[in-house]
Amino acid sequence: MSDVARAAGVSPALVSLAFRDAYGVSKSSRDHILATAAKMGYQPNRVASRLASKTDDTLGVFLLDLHNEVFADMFDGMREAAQLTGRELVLAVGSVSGGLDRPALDSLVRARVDVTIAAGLLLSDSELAAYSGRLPLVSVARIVPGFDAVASDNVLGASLAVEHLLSLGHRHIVHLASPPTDGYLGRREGYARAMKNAGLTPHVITCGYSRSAAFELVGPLLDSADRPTAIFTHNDQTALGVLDSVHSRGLRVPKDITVVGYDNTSATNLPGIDLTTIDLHPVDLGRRAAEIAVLRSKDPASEPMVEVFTPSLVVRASSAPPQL
Amino acid sequence: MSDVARAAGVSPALVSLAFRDAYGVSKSSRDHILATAAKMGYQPNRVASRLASKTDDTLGVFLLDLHNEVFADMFDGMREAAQLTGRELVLAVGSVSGGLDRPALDSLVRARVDVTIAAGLLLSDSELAAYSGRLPLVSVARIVPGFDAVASDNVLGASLAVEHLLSLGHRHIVHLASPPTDGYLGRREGYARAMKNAGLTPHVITCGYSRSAAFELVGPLLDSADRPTAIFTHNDQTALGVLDSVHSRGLRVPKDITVVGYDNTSATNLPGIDLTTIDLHPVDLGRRAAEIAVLRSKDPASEPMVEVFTPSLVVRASSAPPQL
DNA sequence: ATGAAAGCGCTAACAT
DNA sequence: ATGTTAGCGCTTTCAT
Repeated sequence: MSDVARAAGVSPALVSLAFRDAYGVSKSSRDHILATAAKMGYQPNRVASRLASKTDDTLGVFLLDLHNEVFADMFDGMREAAQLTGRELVLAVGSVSGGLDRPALDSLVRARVDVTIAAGLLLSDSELAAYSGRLPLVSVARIVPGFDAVASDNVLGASLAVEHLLSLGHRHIVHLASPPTDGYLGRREGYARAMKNAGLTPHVITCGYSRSAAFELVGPLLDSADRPTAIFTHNDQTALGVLDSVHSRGLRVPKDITVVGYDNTSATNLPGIDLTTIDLHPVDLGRRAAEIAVLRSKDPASEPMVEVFTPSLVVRASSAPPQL
Repeated sequence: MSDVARAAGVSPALVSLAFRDAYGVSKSSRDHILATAAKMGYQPNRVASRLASKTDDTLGVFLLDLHNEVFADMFDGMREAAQLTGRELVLAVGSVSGGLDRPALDSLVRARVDVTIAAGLLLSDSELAAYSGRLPLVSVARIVPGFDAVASDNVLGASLAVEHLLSLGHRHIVHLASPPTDGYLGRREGYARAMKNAGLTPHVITCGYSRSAAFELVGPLLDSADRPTAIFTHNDQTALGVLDSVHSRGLRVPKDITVVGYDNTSATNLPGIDLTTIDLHPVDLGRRAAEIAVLRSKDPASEPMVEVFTPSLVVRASSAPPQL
């Protein structure tokens, strides 16, 4: 920066001001400074600038899993909103196998982002509480006590799915639920509630997040004497794993069994897949989370904001009345 | 840090040394320092540490597109290698619509990463040359003159695909090629070469990177009188778009037309999709790129290293002999 | 509108 | 093995 200042014949401080087009720099000198800087190929050192300035324009982002497109959708929304307010995004990536939340979050703490938007946190509420104060969090698609959140009504989403199946005439509906992590119990609960309302007994099987986990887990269920007529899974990945398992047995969807997923990722509308699923509007969630993150960075002390979005049912060919 | 030093009754410098477990800190005092730091919930400020230290342990990563799983695979490899050497990764994400390469790369320059691993760069060779000196680059899946690269033999990969189709008896094979960007001409060339070797006339159509782009573009081709018997696309996304288009016309794969993709992303082995494709071993590419990035950071001046991996053909049900 | 000087929280010699 | 002292490249009062 001082090189630029020297070349432009001004003080370093003025170069700094010019680059942030702060109030109080004459247009002529600003143009001159920017021109010489461009000529020299100068890019300001963000590391130094972030150290020197109290106010920080960097938002942290945690994404659980790059292999699940729903996180890419959320990221698109975050980026859109961040761009509008000129914020930079610093990314940290976790893993569905777990164990990476803490390292990822810690790396964001060390990077001194002033607030981070987290999608797909796997830590428990109490483990997360330890970050309170040190790392303002805006949780996406999960409510975490004490933090901001932009969530989706999972109880409703699951009810939508189950009611769709009931209306089709299904009675024996199994739910492949996510691991019972804090904040991810809504789909499980919505399923159970809708089943009970219909006078049916819930049948929940806990399953990991990956396609392969569902593939293996669901095999015995498909081979059993009283195979369910429908399976409702906690995400699309596991629904695809169910499809794998169904087809590997020579069975067909929806003729032999109905499958319903959750997330409306792009693989669900592939020809021949046509998976009925729930759309939680991930781009909107991400966008709103970034907006809230910006508000939070300006006002660290106010009460946590929690917004809940309404998911929608997307009916496709993978769901049909049970064969009698 | 000085708070921790005071609490532990030592100097700030010793705390610094303890945290980097540098040579020359007694075990007892290091344990004591780490313990008090943990008690206080202290995380070192990476921003300050990176400013103060000349040597940098941060690697930049550019990924073109979070919606294409091949980049997630590459990232897995990078992370694995980075972890082994204790490097932190700073991510910047581009977009298949283009125009985001430069902002993303510039953000990495401002973040002062000492070398960045870039997968899916869309800028031209000459535009990239402008970063020479300012941003050491390790290009993944593309060779960029003057920079390190871990590439895949695209000419071979495309030849593999075409020869597979020829051996099946196809003569009328259309190639949906990527935009003719520097560094991404290999698949196009491998296709053309294999066709000419077989005495056939290449038929190349340039197509964007997305599924929807292929869906729209390929419609007229499918409706035309001399519909090809096989379509070979430059990536899986566009192959899926072709499937969309084929099915929307009531045609079937491979009965009415054979489709072959490129990348072996996970959607290709979905039941009913079963796309024949080329695997470029993205995890290995990413891992090796990160290893080279580490070498480069230790030795900025040596000649660029270029390594080329060999792709493999994955045959599935989407390719079959043409119906006569 | 512009410049001078102090300092952000660390690391890196150099002492001891 | 541990402490002292300068910076790293910016931003930010405070002057002018």
